[in-house]
Amino acid sequence: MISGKFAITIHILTLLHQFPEEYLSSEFLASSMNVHPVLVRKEIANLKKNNIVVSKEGKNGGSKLSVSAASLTLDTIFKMTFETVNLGYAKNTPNPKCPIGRKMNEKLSDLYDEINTKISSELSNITLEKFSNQF
Amino acid sequence: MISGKFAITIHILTLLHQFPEEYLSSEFLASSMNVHPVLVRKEIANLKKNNIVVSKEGKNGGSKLSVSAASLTLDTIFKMTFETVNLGYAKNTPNPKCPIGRKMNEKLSDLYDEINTKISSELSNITLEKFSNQF
DNA sequence: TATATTTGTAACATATTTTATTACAGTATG
DNA sequence: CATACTGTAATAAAATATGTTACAAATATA
Repeated sequence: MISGKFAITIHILTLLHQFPEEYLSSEFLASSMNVHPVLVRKEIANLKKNNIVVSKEGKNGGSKLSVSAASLTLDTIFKMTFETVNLGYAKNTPNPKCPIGRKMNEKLSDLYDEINTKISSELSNITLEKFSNQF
Repeated sequence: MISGKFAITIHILTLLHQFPEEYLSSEFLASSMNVHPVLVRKEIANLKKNNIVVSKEGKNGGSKLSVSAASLTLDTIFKMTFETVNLGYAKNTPNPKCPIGRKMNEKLSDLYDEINTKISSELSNITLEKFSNQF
């Protein structure tokens, strides 16, 4: 099971980019992706923490992009919504008495680090503008 | 939550490579990674289906590599243990009435396809032998 | 200023997925 | 023939993700 944070965040940003002049409500955004508005607000909280959107409370409130879509790359979103991508660990606690088990997580981590670097470099070539303009 | 299939399978293969002449039991393998032997047997079933290991039932039975560790790359394991790696979908059913929502999963899929290709090409440079010789 | 609407957030409930456990038939070894 | 394995299904438990409810605080606008 992979949390939909990345997808939800990309979806939010795409919508915000498509309606650049308006403050879009979490309910409107949620209805496009068919998830609960509270989930949307949680991801928006994360986007705000990273200074990517601004929100306005109260009536006619909502959220709006606060950076240019041409300068925001998907790599940033990737790093915001994943600790790291990994392909899993057998367990956090392999047997320390086994010389292989003892070092397995470390070696898997090294491997996953390489993969993350690749993904990041791939995503750093895709701006929100470019992604959004596919629609 | 990411299933540990990849990690468990790599762990199994590393142990099999370290003890190339022996049939290793699922209990021995499981004790190195501290998971349940039945989980190990399930991954071994997958490895057998892909003709990477052979097993012997009965007393003193267990599993053994049936391919050379130098010719097996981690890419093969990746493809065996993941449908695809993806960064998640907001939901399988975004709102079809929304022109953005309607096409989102398709565009995310395209993106994830690119990422998978990168990961595969990265992993195809790492043989089991190379990985295992780190220990 | 009162009302309606929206964010922000916490607390809890439900659903889904992963992992563990139990059970037992089948098979090879000695 | 007893023992020690695999193979596999069925079920239980644990972990995680998602949904829901609730409500305080903020703000537009009637």
